[in-house]
Amino acid sequence: MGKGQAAPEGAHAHHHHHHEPHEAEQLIAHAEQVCREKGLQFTPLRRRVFERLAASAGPLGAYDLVEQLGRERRISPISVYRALEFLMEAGLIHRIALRNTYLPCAHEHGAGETTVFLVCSTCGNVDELASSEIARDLAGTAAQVGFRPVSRAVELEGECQSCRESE
Amino acid sequence: MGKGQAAPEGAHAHHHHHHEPHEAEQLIAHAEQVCREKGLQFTPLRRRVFERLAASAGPLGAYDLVEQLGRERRISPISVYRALEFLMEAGLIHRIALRNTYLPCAHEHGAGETTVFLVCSTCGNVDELASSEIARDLAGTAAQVGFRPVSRAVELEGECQSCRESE
DNA sequence: GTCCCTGCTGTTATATTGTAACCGCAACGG
DNA sequence: CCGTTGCGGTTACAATATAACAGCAGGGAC
Repeated sequence: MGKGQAAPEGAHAHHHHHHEPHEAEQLIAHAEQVCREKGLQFTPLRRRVFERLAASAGPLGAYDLVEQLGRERRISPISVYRALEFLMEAGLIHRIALRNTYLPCAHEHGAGETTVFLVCSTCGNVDELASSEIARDLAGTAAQVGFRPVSRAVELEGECQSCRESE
Repeated sequence: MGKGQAAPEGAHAHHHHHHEPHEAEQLIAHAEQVCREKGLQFTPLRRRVFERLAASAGPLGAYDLVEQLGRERRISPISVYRALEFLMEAGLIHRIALRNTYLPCAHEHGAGETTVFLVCSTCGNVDELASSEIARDLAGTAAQVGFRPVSRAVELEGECQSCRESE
């Protein structure tokens, strides 16, 4: 199918387009460091998956990665999914549940913050913001009924500013 | 696969288990009324899909519905998906993005409220709460970057009270 | 060294979830 | 009668995700 950015290059105003080579390198360096610190193995496969995500202008589906990595040598879906699972557990990438896509994590995630994803229906870009108010309110909401949250998916679908401006 | 409630019957404490016949009837009556008011067609197929969701103790996957409705006469997935789409647009059911499942809407949805879904990893039940604080915070978060939200998915995964109490 | 265990990845096959395209039919208004 | 519209049936298929098993490299116990 190809979910990788239908977005036209050119009209970018935001910090969260991880496609310039420099940003990608930073992300990768950061991932390396995180793995070193946590004693996790940033293997070649995992690195290649992460690199592709870091280099992409937007979130990618698992099969986008299968295709992109398969240019050189065939890689099976399951391998990609295993790498994605590892990267998610390491806190290096996120999954967008609304789209079944993945993207590199753009923030350090403070304990008291909830990440909010803004998914543009037009250009496909995803913006990632952190909010402690929402974290607090969600915790309160869960507490009302004795629910103990383990993970969160807070995703808004709509139209981003640049798409709105160019109607 | 069968996502319909692995939960043991018996240990229920909450208002959001739509399985007692009475609650199911209420939901259906409400759905009928909504459709009448909005001039939408609550056809037999749509009704049967909705009835199954209303009668279920927890959210159901599309193929659960295919199977359940197919007992009498074979129904194709696409038909079920069409009915689900209709019901979602009518605001009668919700989709849980984390699980690819569907459940009847348990609230009237005020304009200034965001619905929060609490998905129990253990029993599979989903609790649905509304929060105006979260609605406000999400609107503020989106406004920060000029994003215009159209739809929202706010889902917490974790352990519900009754599962936690029975470890 | 040899043995075993663990973690990572490959291979094959399959399950699960979701759509496309096309058709017939009933209802409704002209 | 006739066209249009909305609904749902049928067939086929696309897209997403996982199961089960095998090999292999590295490290520690002995």
